[in-house]
Amino acid sequence: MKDFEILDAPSCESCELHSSEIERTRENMPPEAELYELSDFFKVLGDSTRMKILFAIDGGPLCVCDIAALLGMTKSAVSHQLKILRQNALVTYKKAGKNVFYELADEHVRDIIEKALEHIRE
Amino acid sequence: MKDFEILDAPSCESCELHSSEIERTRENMPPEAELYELSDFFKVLGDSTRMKILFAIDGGPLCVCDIAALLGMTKSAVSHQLKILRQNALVTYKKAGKNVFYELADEHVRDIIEKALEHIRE
DNA sequence: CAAACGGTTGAACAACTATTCAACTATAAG
DNA sequence: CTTATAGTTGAATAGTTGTTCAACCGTTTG
Repeated sequence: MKDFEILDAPSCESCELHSSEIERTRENMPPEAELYELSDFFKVLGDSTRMKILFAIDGGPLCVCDIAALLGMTKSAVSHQLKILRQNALVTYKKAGKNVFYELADEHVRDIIEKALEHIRE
Repeated sequence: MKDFEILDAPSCESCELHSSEIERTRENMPPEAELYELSDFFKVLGDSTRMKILFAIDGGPLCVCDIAALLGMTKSAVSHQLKILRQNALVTYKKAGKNVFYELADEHVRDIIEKALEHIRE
């Protein structure tokens, strides 16, 4: 993806920001790549099925079949979403015979969800 | 939206969860409506344009025109995203003559983004 | 008043995404 | 070995979403 670029009309005349100040403000922002990582991370949390899965396994590891039963969804649908959670390192899994048990990967994620819960409850 | 319902095949036999235990696990989860609020909140943060806007106005209020120039986007595209941020109470705005200045609405949001930044930087 | 500028809005289009379905792998049991 | 169960995967479909474009509103300036 291309970097930010100055438009032909850099800014409105009545506002305080002009080309040089825009440049300065831009430099105070996180690097482009990090902004994408950040929004991608939130995108994973921004789906109700995945959010339900995270809360379901919050009390302890569960196999795919039980998660599916808990959410009232097919194993396939759950497995697809578990894959996304896996790829983004939000869950880990252990195989046990025919079953695969998933659990939360990170205490960090619990914190973020908790803070967001406080926010929407305020 | 319908509540969770038990599937015909409630759970796998080899796993520890059965109908009654699934019920108990479900009761420990936040109410359905709150789960949707939560994922909707993260969905708003899960777009790179909106994330850029939030960081752009993190240093102080900016008008639409300057945000557009800063991000290298049209005013229209920025305005559409600002509307979503407004509707979800992540930004507030003040009119000043021809201009509309947007700023962060909530210290809470800054915290959540900060925590997520720590997470992805780990 | 008329023109210009800042901003918003709705429709249209393209890109993306979640669920379904069917096929498949692997482990366990008869 | 055969069958049944747990889980994964890829393709297809339907729903969602972000940007563009054009038209529009409100304020300011000539």
